[in-house]
Amino acid sequence: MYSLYTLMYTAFTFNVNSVYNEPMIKLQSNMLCAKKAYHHGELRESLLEAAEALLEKDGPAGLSLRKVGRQLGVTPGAPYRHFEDKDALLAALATEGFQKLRAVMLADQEGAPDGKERLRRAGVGYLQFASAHPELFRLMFGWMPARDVPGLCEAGDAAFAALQGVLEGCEEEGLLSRSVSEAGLLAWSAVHGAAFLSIDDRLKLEEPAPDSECILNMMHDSIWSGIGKR
Amino acid sequence: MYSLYTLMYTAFTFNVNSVYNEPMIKLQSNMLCAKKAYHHGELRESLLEAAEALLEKDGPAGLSLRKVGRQLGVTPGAPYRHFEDKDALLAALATEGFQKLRAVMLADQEGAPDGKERLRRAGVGYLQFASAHPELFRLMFGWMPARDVPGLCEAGDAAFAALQGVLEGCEEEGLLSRSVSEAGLLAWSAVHGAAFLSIDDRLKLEEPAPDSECILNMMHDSIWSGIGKR
DNA sequence: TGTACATCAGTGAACGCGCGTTCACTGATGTAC
DNA sequence: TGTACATCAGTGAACGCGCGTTCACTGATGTAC
Repeated sequence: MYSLYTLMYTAFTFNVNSVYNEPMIKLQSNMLCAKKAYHHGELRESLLEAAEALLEKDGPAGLSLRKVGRQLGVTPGAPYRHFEDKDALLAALATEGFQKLRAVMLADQEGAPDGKERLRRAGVGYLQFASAHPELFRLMFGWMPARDVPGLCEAGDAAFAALQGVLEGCEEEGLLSRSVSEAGLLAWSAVHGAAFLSIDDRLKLEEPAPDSECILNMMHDSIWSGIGKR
Repeated sequence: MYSLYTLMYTAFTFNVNSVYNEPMIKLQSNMLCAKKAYHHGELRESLLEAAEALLEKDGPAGLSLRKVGRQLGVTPGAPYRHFEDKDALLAALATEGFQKLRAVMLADQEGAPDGKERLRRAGVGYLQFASAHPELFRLMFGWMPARDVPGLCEAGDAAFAALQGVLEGCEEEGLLSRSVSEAGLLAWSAVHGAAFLSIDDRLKLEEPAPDSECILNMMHDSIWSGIGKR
């Protein structure tokens, strides 16, 4: 005869292998008030998620491996099964951040009528990302890991390359009045600066504070006058 | 008869009151190998200086009141005579930073032929400040004190007001194609963004990396095409 | 000019805290037979 | 299908550390007389 415990585990295993790959373990333990599962199942992902949440809530000074573990109901040693040390977690966070930033810049490119509009959309994505994850954004751009981490730099470069790609498109359409690199310097600086000023709440524009798209729109024509043909 | 000790103190007092207000105490103790002075004399200023140096060397995570005290040869309690707590020191650092930033933007305005050139010079100052004090610059813009600190916000606003003033000058000269606030949004964002990207070393422009003035010059025409009349 | 004394700046020892990290361990998993 | 066993993920206790902050103290300063 199977013990209750074994049955639970069977159920759990079935669930994670099923089409819904949400971990059902919390539900199970709520339902049965049973002993908590020994294996978490998706600890690495959960650590990253919880770490980002904590980072956004308490800032970089308030983020500790122990707190993250505590939040997931896991002992202080557990994260070390998945990350060499704290820096490795932070680096993974930043790397994922750059990937998301790139994705969000490129998310809405389809169906834009021309390069100018594609540039605008990429900029809106950039600003939206920053205001959705302000502390992560600061980590990505401010923090330097002690040893270097494979993939981090590449992810950062890839995010910039997305912008670069949009501008190259503009150039091919004959829209630019300057070189791609000059245009990139202005466009990236302007959007990056606006992102920082906006998350620092230093842009005293209107009341209530305009959203990311609004802010970008306010700059877009000026940027375009700076780099596009008239 | 005076003791050697009293004589030293007399000498010291004389020196700090003289036209050179460099503290001579280190010199004195070197010369005589005498007992170290009990009163530091300028501890508040020294704490701020040492804190900034430490901040630039080790980043915000490496800055502790104890370290700063240690560096000045002073016990861990001493800083509390001058700052309520660590946050108060950081706030003072940031406030001074904003004052310096404002000063450096306005330092070179005399003798500029027109508004466009004044704007360029203010921008160069901004970038130079950021690259001379990258960690302080990050602190000024990224860090938020727990309780609010009189003077900090004002200092930040005053720095922005300096830029605003330059742009108002441009408008009076009839040089702007946009409102002062739109022009300010673009100009400040662009310069602020370039400052951050440059201290993060994300601007892969040339080898060796161009200096602040160079970077700003590369952007200035684009910015001006964006906000100035042609 | 010299003396007494209130004020103030720094001492030094102590506090409790949360942190990152290590390590011998144990419970669960999944594979070979 | 059932069993033995190697692998692996998490446990829990412990470590040493540096930190921010407090406090009773003392040495130096500068002022009133």
